[in-house]
Amino acid sequence: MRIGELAARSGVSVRALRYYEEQGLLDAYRSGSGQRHYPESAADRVQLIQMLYAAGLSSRTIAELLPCVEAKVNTPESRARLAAERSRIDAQIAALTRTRDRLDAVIRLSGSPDSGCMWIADQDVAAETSHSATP
Amino acid sequence: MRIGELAARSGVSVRALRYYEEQGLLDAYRSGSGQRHYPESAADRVQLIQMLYAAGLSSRTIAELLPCVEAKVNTPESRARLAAERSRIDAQIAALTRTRDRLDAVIRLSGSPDSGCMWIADQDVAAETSHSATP
DNA sequence: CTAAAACCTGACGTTGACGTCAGAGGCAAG
DNA sequence: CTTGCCTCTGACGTCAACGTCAGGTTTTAG
Repeated sequence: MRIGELAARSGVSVRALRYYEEQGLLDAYRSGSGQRHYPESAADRVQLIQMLYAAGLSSRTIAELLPCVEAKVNTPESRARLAAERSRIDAQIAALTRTRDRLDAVIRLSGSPDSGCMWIADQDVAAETSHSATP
Repeated sequence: MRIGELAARSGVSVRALRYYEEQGLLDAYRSGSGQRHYPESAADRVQLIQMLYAAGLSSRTIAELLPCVEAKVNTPESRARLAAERSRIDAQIAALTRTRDRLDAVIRLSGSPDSGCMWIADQDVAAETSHSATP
């Protein structure tokens, strides 16, 4: 398929796809006239790239992790890299969970009569939140 | 306390604090000579701002939520706003959890003998991940 | 009192992931 | 063949959250 269709299928812009190629995240076969052609699998690849972007990884980091797909690089370094990014994401989830719980506490007090919507200290959050999990 | 000490305590730069003030996120008493002075509570405030930044909120959004602190704005709009951001964060946590699980699957296969480190399809991830929670 | 350290405003620089525009070429339909 | 849409490269624009520098005032240590 050509770039427009891939863009439509994967929900990203044509410009973004060219940018991904420029960053070494996505390669395309070129027809004689220079037009890009992608296999079906490219859509999945783009989804994965989007996931990693959404997880806060830079294109450089993604480029360092993705070779794991094409080549059979399974070195100690690549595994360490994967583990490092995994734990980064884990920490990010934990931080987001704390933030969400804090917002929850505010929302709960916002519903109560006179509170006037005050921000809550951490111990209050801990006391009020026994339902959503922070492992 | 003055801006340098607040920066040291809260772990952000002096420039960032001035930027927060510029964005209406943080106010300071000015001494006659124009220097900023902050109460102790400012450190907590800065921590909160950092939390919300880390959760992907823009300074404009934070500025719209923070008045909830000072004034007693507890309108339906403010509560809707809080709820909206809360669910945004929730969705973000869910997406990050999926990404983490996918990385986990890759890491697990990366440890097995010949696999050559392949990326995994979603059903494989679902099949392999019965331990980490995705509520 | 003086020098160093901290603070002020104002303004320009940086970075990443694209958006957008210009100008030129390619491709299927009528 | 030509019309209309798609694609190409190349280059400049954008936006947010600061970094950094300049040039001047204030506070503090000795």
